[in-house]
Amino acid sequence: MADKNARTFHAGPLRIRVSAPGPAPRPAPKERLTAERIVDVALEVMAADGYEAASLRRIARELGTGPASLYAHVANREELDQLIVDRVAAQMPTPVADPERWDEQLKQFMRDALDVYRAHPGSARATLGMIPAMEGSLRAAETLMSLCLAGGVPAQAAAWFCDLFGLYIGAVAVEESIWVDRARDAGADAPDHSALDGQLGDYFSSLPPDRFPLLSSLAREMVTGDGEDRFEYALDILIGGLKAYSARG
Amino acid sequence: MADKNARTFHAGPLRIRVSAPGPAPRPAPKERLTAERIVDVALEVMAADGYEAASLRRIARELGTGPASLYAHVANREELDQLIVDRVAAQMPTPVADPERWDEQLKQFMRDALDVYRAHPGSARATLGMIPAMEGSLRAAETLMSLCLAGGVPAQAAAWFCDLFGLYIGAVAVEESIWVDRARDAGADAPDHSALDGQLGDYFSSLPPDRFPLLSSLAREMVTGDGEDRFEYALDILIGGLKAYSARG
DNA sequence: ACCTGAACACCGTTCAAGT
DNA sequence: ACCTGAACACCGTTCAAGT
Repeated sequence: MADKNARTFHAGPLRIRVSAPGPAPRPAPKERLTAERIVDVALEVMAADGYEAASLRRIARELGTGPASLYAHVANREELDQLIVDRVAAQMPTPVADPERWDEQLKQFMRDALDVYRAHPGSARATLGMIPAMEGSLRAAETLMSLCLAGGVPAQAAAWFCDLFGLYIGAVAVEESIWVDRARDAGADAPDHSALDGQLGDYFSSLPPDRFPLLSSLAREMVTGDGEDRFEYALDILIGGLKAYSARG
Repeated sequence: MADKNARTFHAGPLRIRVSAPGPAPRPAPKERLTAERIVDVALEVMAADGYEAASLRRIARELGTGPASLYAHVANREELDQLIVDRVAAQMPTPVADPERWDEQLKQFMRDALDVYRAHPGSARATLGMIPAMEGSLRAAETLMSLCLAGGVPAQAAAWFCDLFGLYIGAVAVEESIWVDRARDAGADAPDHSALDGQLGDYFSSLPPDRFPLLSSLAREMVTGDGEDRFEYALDILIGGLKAYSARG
């Protein structure tokens, strides 16, 4: 929608700039300000420089205004966070439930949901403590419910599963985005998991066996597996647990 | 350890203060500064005024110094967060694993872990994105491993369960502390769940049935259950899933 | 109705200077 | 070695004033 602006972010220090020397060489606001444009820019800044960089002041600067101007369209930081999460959640798929393979559909939905967060690094950080009350989050919950019910999961168990799903996916996405931000701060493109796992493995191995008999002897098991392996494991646990719970009433 | 100080926090504006009118009427630092005292005060401020209030500047003020003084004992905000989490994690119990009732022990450990976070509101906020590398967190991981292995859970599944446990408990504790902070900001002692659930139930009921057939018809199921009910449900899902996973190799 | 500059009350971190 | 004041480069939010 306002993606024309995207190219100008992070263009590095401008070499040539024909304008009088003055305090703020920022572009004049061409288009009218809207909540949509504010969310666009928030997502762009988050993707470029991480969650913490996407402050109201920074967003205003990118839009060529002062921070006070945003308050005509967004009540406060919290409301902006809600709009961001809603925009992202709206991109999650809405499969039609098939009772023959609801469990695989449910797993796939969770993979897709995580990938949507990954495509907007940092957005998940606004997720925790938020009531899913806007369009996008409601659609995701409706989808989740339809898949669970297609599998014969009791309504109450399905409803609570939405909660558990949100908490778990949110936590994974938040954690990943913290790692991504840290890597960027360190000048890397992405976190170097294998290097880190090696170090961590050595550390666990070196723990005193009398006080940490299991961690020191099972150091390898503690550190093996990247994000994907651990996520697939968690999916098995969650869906297996859901089936067992449903089966025994 | 430095709990003598606790009483002076939040004592409200002091009525009587015998000192020359000056810029900063703060108490002189009697004791030497240590990392322990800094963590003490951080936990006290978080408990009194919420996570966001526990800034390095605020902690320094409570200790009667300037913010720069803290840097002799704590490298930065991130290291302080690690110390806080470690202090809290160290309070988690260390039951001796009993193969006859490992599953109930595991559940109880998770309940206890959540209660420890609850006793230090806000501390969980520092948990996400943190590698559990200090004493307290390692002890918790060791305990978790011992309970899983006592139940015949394969080592790899047990190791990954530690990860899943940390993510889930952390997310629940973070979410709860956000609600507590919000309630305090609104002047209440604790969040009023029943009032909120009523409103939210009405909201779900009022959703357009053509686009949200399940959420609108199952509004009651969506909102029933307090934190405890939902947590017990999640425990059943996680432990049931772990058993199913272990059983089928 | 929408936008603005300036101000208020905050942050984390650094650094030269003191003891 | 430990502590300090002052400064730097930031925050979110408010408010009177402009159009």
